[in-house]
Amino acid sequence: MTSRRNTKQLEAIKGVIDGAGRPLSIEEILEAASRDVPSLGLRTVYRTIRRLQDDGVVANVSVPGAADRYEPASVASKHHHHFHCRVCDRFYDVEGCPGGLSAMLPDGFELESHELTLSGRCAACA
Amino acid sequence: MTSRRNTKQLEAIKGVIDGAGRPLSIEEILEAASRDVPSLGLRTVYRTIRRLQDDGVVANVSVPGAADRYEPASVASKHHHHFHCRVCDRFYDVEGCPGGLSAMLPDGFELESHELTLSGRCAACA
DNA sequence: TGGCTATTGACATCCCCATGTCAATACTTG
DNA sequence: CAAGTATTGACATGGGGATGTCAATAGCCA
Repeated sequence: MTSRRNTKQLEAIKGVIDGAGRPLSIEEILEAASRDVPSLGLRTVYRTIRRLQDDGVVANVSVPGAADRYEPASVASKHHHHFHCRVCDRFYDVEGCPGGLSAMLPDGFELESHELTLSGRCAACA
Repeated sequence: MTSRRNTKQLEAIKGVIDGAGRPLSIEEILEAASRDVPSLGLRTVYRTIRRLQDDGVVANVSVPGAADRYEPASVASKHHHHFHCRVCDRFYDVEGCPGGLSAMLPDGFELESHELTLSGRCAACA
C-alpha cells in the first residue's frame, strides 16, 4: 500500500495556506513556504498542491485573467467571494453574497453556481 | 497618413460580433466569420479584434479559467453580467446586477468594478 | 486603370503555466 | 540502524493562447 510521508515541505505548504487568510497563488505559496524550507522548489509546490486538492484539503479559486489561487477547503466550503487588488495583485476573501441571482436568468437556464470577483484597491494599497 | 481599409474580413468579423447577441471566443468568431470569408485565418481574427478594441468598437470579457470573449462596446457599456454553460461552453449576457456590493468590503478597501459569472446549463443544453 | 501600401494568412515563435523525468535525498518501518 | 521507497528539485518538455514575420494579395486614390 502506498502511504503519505510527512515532510517539511508538506508541512510548510499546508501551514502557509492555512495561515494566509486569503487565497494564494503558487508563487506566493513558494515564497512564503521558502522561509521554512529554503531549498523548496516550484515543482514541489505544484505537486503538493495537487496532492492536497486530491485529498480534499485544499481548493482552487479560479479567477478571471490570472492563474488559479488556492485556499483551505474548509474556507472554500463556506460560500464566499473574492476581492482582487489591482495594485498588489493579491486576492482577499469577502463575506456575504448578493443572492437572488436565479431571477436574472433567461427562461430555461439552470443555475448551478456563480462566481463574483470584486476589484479595486485593498486597504494597504489605497 | 495611415488609414483604415475596408476589407471583407473586417466587415465579416464586425458583423459576427454585432449579430451574436452574446460574447464570442476567438474560435467562435473565426468559425462564424469564415462563412462569409472562407479563407479567413486565425491570425487575422486576432489582429482585427485587437484593432477593434483599440478603436473602442469591441470590448473584451475576461472570464475565470478561460480565454477572453468579445462583445460590442455598445453592449459592454451597459452594465451587465454573463452566464457560462458548462455543457456547450458558451457565454450569454444576463441583465441585472445584485448591487450593494460595497457593503461586502472590509474597511479601507476601495471598490472599482466587479464581475459576476453565473454557471450552469443554458436552455438549449438543459 | 495603375501604382502604392495596408492587409492578409501560412508559418514560426514566444509566453505563461503546468507537468514529465530521474538521480539524489530523506521519511518510515522492520 | 539499515533498507526500502516516497519525496524532492533541477532540468527539460508540453500545451494553449497570443504575437512576430514576410511574401502575396487586395483596397484605395490619383
